Amino acid sequence: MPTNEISKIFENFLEKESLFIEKKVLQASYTPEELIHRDEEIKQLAKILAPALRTEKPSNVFLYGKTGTGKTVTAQYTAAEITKISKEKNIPIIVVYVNCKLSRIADTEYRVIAQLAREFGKNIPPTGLPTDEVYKIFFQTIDHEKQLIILILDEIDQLVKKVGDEIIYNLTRINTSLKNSQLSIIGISNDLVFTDHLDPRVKSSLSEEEIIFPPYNAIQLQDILRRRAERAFKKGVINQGVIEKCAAYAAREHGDARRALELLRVAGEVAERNGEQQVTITHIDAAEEKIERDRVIDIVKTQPKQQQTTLFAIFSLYAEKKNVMYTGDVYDVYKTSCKKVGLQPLTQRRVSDIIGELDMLGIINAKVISKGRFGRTREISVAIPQSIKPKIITILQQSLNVD
DNA sequence: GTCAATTCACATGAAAGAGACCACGGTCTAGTG
DNA sequence: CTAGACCGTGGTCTCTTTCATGTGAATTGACGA
Repeated sequence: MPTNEISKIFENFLEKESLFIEKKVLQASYTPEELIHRDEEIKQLAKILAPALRTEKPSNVFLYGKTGTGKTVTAQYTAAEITKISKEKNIPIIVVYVNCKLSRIADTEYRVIAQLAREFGKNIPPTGLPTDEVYKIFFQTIDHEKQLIILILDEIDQLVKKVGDEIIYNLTRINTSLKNSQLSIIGISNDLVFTDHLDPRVKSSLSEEEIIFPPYNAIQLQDILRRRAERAFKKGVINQGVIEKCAAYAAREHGDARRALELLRVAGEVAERNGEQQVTITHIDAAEEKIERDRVIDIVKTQPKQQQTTLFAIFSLYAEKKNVMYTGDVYDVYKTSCKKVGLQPLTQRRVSDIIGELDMLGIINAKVISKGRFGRTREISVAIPQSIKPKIITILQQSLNVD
């Protein structure tokens, strides 16, 4: 591409007026200074945490609710308020927030504890130390002076699913061995039945109090979107009905506010890229498709070779007009694909797990069914929209070097 | 026709191994005064 | 004499294999009406 053409693109971009004032308001990481439609939950949580201000240990709390129902924001918001007051009154309260899922920072017992210790300024190597050594360091650090620690464990269900409930058990029991400080836990989970799999002892000590976050309804979502859109977009950019449609889309998916905001942001970006002055309803449809496409492509690209090969096998079978297939079929094709790719085939046991993982990622649907006399297996079908399939297949072929 | 036993084709669990990474402490080596 | 290179040990982490056990309903076959 000639240079002047590129510079033309940039120039054009600069000439076009941005539709946004402050795009970050719509981003997932943004914490608004004022929360709406979560008053009740904030009040509850505040009541539970209030004893901390008298340096009494607050109960451990458990926050439940589906994704995008404001659990994290509520916890962070309330925690911020309490630290503000504690600072004013000089009460030693420390709030630590750990997300157990985000980018593998803290998804093992060792890493969580190490992460916690790091929050208190200790330098813990990423590996190499025995786990109990890290525990010890953490213990000593927090017990160093008299203080009250509120530990927010976000996506705690992910953590427990991966490494078991031992950490939680250890953390809830930590108070008995601490002399100076005390530790309270706020657990956040979007899995509603998560505690059922928990050790009863852990369960009772962790969820001394529970707050359930109901999904937002369409009206509430509209309020939230409007509030944010006012700050994010320039005046008059948002067309009539756009907010409503965004809210309706998200409400359909269990009232996920995060998704609603993302939809609105991407719709804005799409409009901007097309050089249009207004965000209209059609942009939302485009945004929805783009989000889905980006998500799937990103997942497929970042999968390891084995997973990709498995996926490739599934798509190959699908191309043979088999809309549903079973684990055995996939494994057979997978083995021949491995030969083509030059990969050591894994055992069926492992491939079975991989199929389960791909199902979790939402690329395929895999349902365990029993075919009676003919055994039990997974019924597998492809779960991505027709429009992206060719693209995915090319990505797989490129990545695996086959045709 | 009814009902329990059988049977299939995997699912699901648990344990353990391989190989990568890392910290720590001890030993060796080369450079310095 | 000392800083840095180099080892061995012991630890974690991820991915995988091996072995074992579980499972839901179509099928089978005995049984009785």
